[in-house]
Amino acid sequence: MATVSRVVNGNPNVKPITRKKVMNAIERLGYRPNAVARGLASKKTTTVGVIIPDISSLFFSELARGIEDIATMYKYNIILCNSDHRLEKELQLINTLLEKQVDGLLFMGAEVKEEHLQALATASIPTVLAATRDPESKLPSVTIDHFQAAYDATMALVKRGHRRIAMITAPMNYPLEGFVRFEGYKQALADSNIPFAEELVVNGTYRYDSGLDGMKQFLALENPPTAVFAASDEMAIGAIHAVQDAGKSVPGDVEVIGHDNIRLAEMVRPRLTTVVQPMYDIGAVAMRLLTKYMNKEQVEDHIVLLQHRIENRESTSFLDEEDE
Amino acid sequence: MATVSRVVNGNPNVKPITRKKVMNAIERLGYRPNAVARGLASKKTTTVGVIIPDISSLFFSELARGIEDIATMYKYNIILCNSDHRLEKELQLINTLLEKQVDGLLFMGAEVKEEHLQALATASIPTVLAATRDPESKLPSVTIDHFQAAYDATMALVKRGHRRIAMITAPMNYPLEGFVRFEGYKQALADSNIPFAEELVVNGTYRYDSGLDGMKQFLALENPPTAVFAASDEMAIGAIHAVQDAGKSVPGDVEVIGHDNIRLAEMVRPRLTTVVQPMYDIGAVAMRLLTKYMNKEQVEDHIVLLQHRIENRESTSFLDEEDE
DNA sequence: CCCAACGTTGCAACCGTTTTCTCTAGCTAT
DNA sequence: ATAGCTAGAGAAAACGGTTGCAACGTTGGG
Repeated sequence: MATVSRVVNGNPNVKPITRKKVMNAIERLGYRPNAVARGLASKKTTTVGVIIPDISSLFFSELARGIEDIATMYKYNIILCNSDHRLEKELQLINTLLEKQVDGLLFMGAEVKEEHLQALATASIPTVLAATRDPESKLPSVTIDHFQAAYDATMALVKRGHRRIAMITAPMNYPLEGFVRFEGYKQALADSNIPFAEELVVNGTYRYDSGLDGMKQFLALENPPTAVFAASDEMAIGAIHAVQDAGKSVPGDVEVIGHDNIRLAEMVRPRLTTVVQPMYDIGAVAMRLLTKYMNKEQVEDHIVLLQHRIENRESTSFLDEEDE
Repeated sequence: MATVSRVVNGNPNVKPITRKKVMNAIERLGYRPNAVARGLASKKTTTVGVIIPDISSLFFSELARGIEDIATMYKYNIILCNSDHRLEKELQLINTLLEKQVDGLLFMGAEVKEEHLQALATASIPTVLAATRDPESKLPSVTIDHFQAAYDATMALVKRGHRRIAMITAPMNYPLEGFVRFEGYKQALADSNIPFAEELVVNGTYRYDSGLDGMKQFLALENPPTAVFAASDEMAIGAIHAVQDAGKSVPGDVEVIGHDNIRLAEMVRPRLTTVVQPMYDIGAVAMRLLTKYMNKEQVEDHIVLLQHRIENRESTSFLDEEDE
């Protein structure tokens, strides 16, 4: 048994001849090692827990794919759990995953609270945040610079000469995606000497409908915006349709810029100009980072910021490179 | 220890007083049961393996959500693996999941071959196919009637008076989604005395681009189709855009019907008429079925066919109810 | 030629539960 | 009062591996 274990695990202290004999026996008997027993004995399960708000969302499923690809590369499996952004479910999932002795944890969710940190502290397994951060940056995380991204998006509209720039925000109780992006928007306005106008902001839910409704609300204004920055692509597309439904054109009458660059952005007309957030890469890098922690490798940067950029498509007007 | 086990598992052979004492101790010591050890001893892991072609696809991520919701409901966790439709990877994943001692397996993939059945036979754990079937229907499965769905979609176009009806198929090496749907299309033509025309069929890849390209090809015909049935919504949307890019209108010049009803179908203009395949339900029902097998409950129907229907939106012309 | 060192193998303890079986104490029935 | 039960709790044997350590046979150097 011990020798079989060594063979299976590639331990070098086995004579090649013995190794071959064992291999043959394994083949002949159809022996399949029991990962659970192995996990108990070795205290390693080669499994990581992934807590994700909603796998059916275009954003998170892309992220999950990045996670899974890298996990596979490093021979880990993934236990995937949907949290629906509900705190209580998140905490319960952390607990369940710890019970299952996962080697590491990947957490996605809008907000990381003290409760999360406490729950995680009850076991000392490596945890990485993907597409989110905790307030005090205690946990390693992989994100983009949301403030800068929103700032850049707004600025892109300013550069096109707009003064009436609206924003459809993400839910404002999401610190990073809601609040910080909104701050970026405001800062860009301030830096451009454009007065902030309350009526040019609506709070969205991330969903298509809220973009549609938000834009309708803007269009009903006596002095409607000429450009809109939406905090998600779905909302941006909703906004475009609201404009079109009103008999106006994008980008002719209103220019629209979205956020994330989900695949959808290329599959609508006009195609959507958007802030590209590298979802796949965030997942992949987060998982890679996690493997380092699980291997107890030294890590230089706990907080990694990935690059964002603006992909110009037809929902905004053409702008000469030099103007940017 | 034995008593603790009984308390944790809700075994009734424990005096209430003892139970309370144990509970207190658990609380006080922050004891967390080790699911791996439990799995070894009980031979149950409360984990099921899910093999899915690509979680980042709109179709499968919706399905996965259905699976996960029901799994959670029955206290199972999910190990999720992407196969990319690659046979070798599928087989390897089956093996890995069996090593991990999953209690059941949920398989998605275009084709189920003899190799799959053999790999599964090496361990006798319940397996359910979701959105696919094996040729001899040996394994339990949850799908819709693909032949009928394609037939209905084509007929819907026939009823609108079309005689030049094109089809953009799914990959033809996918038996169910490719071949069977194509058969449904042909049968509908035959039943309507419409001659089958080779040039009105292109093989798609499921992707947006292949719909776009396929439609371009049709439009270049000297006698182009007046209606198109695409085997996926993405391709249908691609087709619509090809029509629009050619300066024609949908549904004015060409009517388009898609397949699946992914969320995207409602987020384009014109909104897409499509065959709704209840992805979430397929996942949910498949998982529910699997729980029955895992509990060794008696199951009446191994093969379950879910209902499909056609959702009429603006990519097809209005048709009086009575005509249908 | 002998002994030390090394490479290889097997033994046995251990991982943290579940589960069966045994044992004890307290009851009931006679 | 005593035999017979029963409920509850503990002891111990799995579960199927990993791993430290002892034992063993070789080999090479002195």
